Amino acid sequence: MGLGFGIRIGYPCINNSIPHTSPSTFRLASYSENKLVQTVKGNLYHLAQILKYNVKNNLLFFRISSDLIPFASHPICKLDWRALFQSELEQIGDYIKQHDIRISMHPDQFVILNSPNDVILKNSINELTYHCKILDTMRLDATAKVQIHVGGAYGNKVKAIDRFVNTYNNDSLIDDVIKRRLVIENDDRLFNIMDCLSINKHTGIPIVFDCFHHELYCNGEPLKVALCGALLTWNKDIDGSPMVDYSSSNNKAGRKDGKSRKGKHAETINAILFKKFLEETEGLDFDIILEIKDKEKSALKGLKKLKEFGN
DNA sequence: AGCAGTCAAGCATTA
DNA sequence: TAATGCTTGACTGCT
Repeated sequence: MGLGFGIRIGYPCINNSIPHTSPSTFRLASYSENKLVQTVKGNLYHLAQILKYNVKNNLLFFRISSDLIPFASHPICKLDWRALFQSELEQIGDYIKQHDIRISMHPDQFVILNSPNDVILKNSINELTYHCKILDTMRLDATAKVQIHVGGAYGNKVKAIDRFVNTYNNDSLIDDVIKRRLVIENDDRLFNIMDCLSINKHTGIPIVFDCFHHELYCNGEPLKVALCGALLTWNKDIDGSPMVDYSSSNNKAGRKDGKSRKGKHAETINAILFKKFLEETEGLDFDIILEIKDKEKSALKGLKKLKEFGN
């Protein structure tokens, strides 16, 4: 149970070391089925390339971009992409399983399960269904997660939390396809780790602990206390090892506007802070996504630190 | 080729 | 009232 054995390190969505592998998309105005098919083909090919790079470099956690299939949940998309790309998705899934790669996806800010607006809720559920179907078609087990934030506060956090819980617990709204993968993450200004834990109590939903958000917004709980709270919400046999997002602040000095860039992610990993984080959390098991702008470069540095620390 | 405006979607904050 | 930031980047049309 020494540190460094269980921990997998990864990064989100983009690899800048391999040319042209950013997931590509296009404008709704220029939508055509042919364009979609060509784009998805390219995206799947590049995803496979990135995963190979990751395995070669021992980066065994990856967040797959929501742009893998552009407009998949938009009404304009009539393409049966599951059928069309089943074999490519299965092959990628096989590779993921073969190398024990941890996978997550992170739909963007438009997915809001506690919205009082039925249309927004419906669109959100469609978007979640799309994400889960990708992972299902890859035949990944329930350790592949789809992570979202709690949503909006709408001026009343207690009611907003209640609405999340009620929606989540309503089986006619959220089915098991989504439930087996959905996890929530503490955000940087509305719903902190205590709020997430309270939602967990009423839903059982696992919590991704975001260290950086916790630093920006919490009730003063020490890092380790908050982190342990989140870790306990994961059922290891089903959900796998808990997921943690790590970043630090972008404190580039001497910006013209003189503003603090507090909410921004760092350009590159601060090795000293990351080492401190590893020291503080020694003995705990989880997988880490490094949400840092230079992506795989920082992930490699982080991995190096982790290995030094384990020795 | 390079530039600037713009991009499906929501919410909260700031100017 | 409008712009900005969020995982922010990259598509697009214009020069």
